[in-house]
Formats: sequence, C-alpha cells, structure tokens
Amino acid sequence: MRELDIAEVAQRSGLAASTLRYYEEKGLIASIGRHGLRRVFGAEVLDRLALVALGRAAGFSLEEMARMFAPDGRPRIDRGALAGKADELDRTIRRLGAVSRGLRHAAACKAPSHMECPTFRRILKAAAAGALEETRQAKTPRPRRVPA
Amino acid sequence: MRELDIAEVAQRSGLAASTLRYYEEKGLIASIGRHGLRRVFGAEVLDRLALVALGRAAGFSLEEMARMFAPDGRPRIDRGALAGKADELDRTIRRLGAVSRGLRHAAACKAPSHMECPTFRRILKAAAAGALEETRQAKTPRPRRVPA
DNA sequence: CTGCCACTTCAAGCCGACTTGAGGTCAAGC
DNA sequence: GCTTGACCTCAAGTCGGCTTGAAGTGGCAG
Repeated sequence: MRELDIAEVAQRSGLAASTLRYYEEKGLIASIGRHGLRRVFGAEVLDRLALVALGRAAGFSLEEMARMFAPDGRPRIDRGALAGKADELDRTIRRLGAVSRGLRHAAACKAPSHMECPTFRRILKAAAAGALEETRQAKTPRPRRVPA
Repeated sequence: MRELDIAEVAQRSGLAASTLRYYEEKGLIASIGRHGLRRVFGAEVLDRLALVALGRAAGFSLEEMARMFAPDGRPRIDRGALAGKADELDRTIRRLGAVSRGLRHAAACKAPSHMECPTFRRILKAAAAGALEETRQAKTPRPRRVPA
C-alpha cells in the first residue's frame, strides 16, 4: 500500500496540510506512523477524507463525524442519523428552492417597490418563517486561500 | 403608522432585541426615532427584517445586504446580483440533492464497508469535488437560545 | 558532513453573527 | 416622588473550522 507524505495527501485531497493536522487532532483521520517527525499516511486516508467531505457537505460537524467513526477503524455509522440528516437536507433543499424563486422574482419583477407585489410578499413571508427554523445547515467550505 | 418598541419588533420578527440593535448598528434597519433612550420603530421595519431574512437564507452576508439597501431607503438592489445568487442557490440545491442521495444510500446499503460499493464511491467522489467549490452557502441561523 | 527546507509543535489569531455582562438611564405605575 | 424594570451602551466572549507565526527538528541532496 502506497505511503503518502502530508504534502501528497494535501495535494490529492485539495486540503491544506494544516487542515490535515487539524483533522488528525480531532480524530477524523490517522496517520499510519511517522518517519522521523513526519507523518506517514496510508492511501486509505483519501477515502476517509472523501467521507469527511461528504459529511461536511451534509452539514455534520467535525465533532459529530469524529464520534461517528472514532470507535474502531471502520465507519460504524448510525443509519438513522444519516437518514435524519438526509431528511433535513431535503427540507433545506425545498426551502432554498423557495428562496431561489424569491430572488428570481425580485430580479425580474418590475414593480417600483417589491413590497407592493403580493407574490413577493408571500415568498418573503415564507423565507422569514424558514429563517426561524432551527435547521442548522450545510455550508460549503469557505474558499481555500491558495498559498501563492 | 404604528410605532413599535424594540420588544414588540423582537416578538413579531422572532429576533432577539440584541440582534435588532446589532442590525441597526450594521445599517440593516433603522429606528424612526427615540423615546428617551429607547428606540422607536415604524411598522415597515418588519418588512425590512423579512427582506433580511430572505437575504440571509439566500446566503448574503449582513454586510452585502447593508450595501444593497444602504443608499436611500428603498432596496435599490442589483438585479444581476440577485439572479447570480439564485443560480448559485440552484447549484447548491443540486449538490445537496446529491449529498442527500448519498446519505440515503449509505443508510440503506448493507455492504459491510461502504467503500466497496461503487455507487457510494461515485457519490463520494462527487461530494469531494463539490466540497472544493468555493460556493459559500446558505446556512440557516443557529438555533435561537431562547432565554428562560 | 553540512546545510536546506519541508516538516513539526503549540499558542494565538481570524471570521461572521451574535450573545452576554456590567453598569447606567429613565418613563411609567403606584 | 420613588421604585421598578425594560431599555440603553460598550466591551468582551462564544462557536466552528481553520490559518498563521514563531521556534524547533531532522531526512536527504550535494
């Protein structure tokens, strides 16, 4: 099995080396050893990182994920939690669809003030209602500051 | 026109009074005056707040929104920016759809290790790719800590 | 053998959107 | 007129997910 150096994992995963160290500290990934001071990773870490990416995209926190696959090595994930997250995502998707329609309407509608447009007011009301929900959600990672 | 006290605006909008003060500081809303020390709001602040909620749901930052309707009173929003945000949202929606399907698959699939399932690996790859995108996204506000 | 430089650790900083706390003011009800 | 408590200000804290910086280590090319 290929042994990877942190820079290689970084390059292949698109994550910064500092992020990988951080993930290791949080128990999301593990190196298979050291070469001197330097971490040595097995190729399977890339699968793990893909899994982490999926989890992040789904809105799991690093902590939650660490708990999910901390026990032994293999994921051992609570299927119910996954289905729950999926339901949550689907709700979010519907909400975002409404928001998107709202934006498009606002962009297209020629009314002098949107506030006078009943369609817009209706959408607005829905967004206001949605914003009160406590559904914590899926944010894509902030743009990587790519080192020069 | 009804004059509203901050507690009333808070109650009607579902936001904390501290949030309203914060929004005012950021230029997102304005009070129509003071009664002694106390802010007095006009009823239109509620429309404004609904607009802010829509914007937040769409993934605009408070700063962006402040710039959007800072000028005079009326929104005066860049329609292109709205359409752009809508496009971004639609992309996010598609991505989240994929993530949701991935989760459901992981929840249902009986394979001992998901890593051996080609379907899952494909979805994973997509999520990994998506996670690298720089599309900053729509997070629903964190659960309000409702004061006892 | 030497020097370079990619790696290491650890603590501190950053971002956005708020919340919290201390200490102060003042309109209104008794 | 006094008390009450809802409001005020301002500074600092919180949270998650990293990044940054200083200071150190050590593998390997020359």
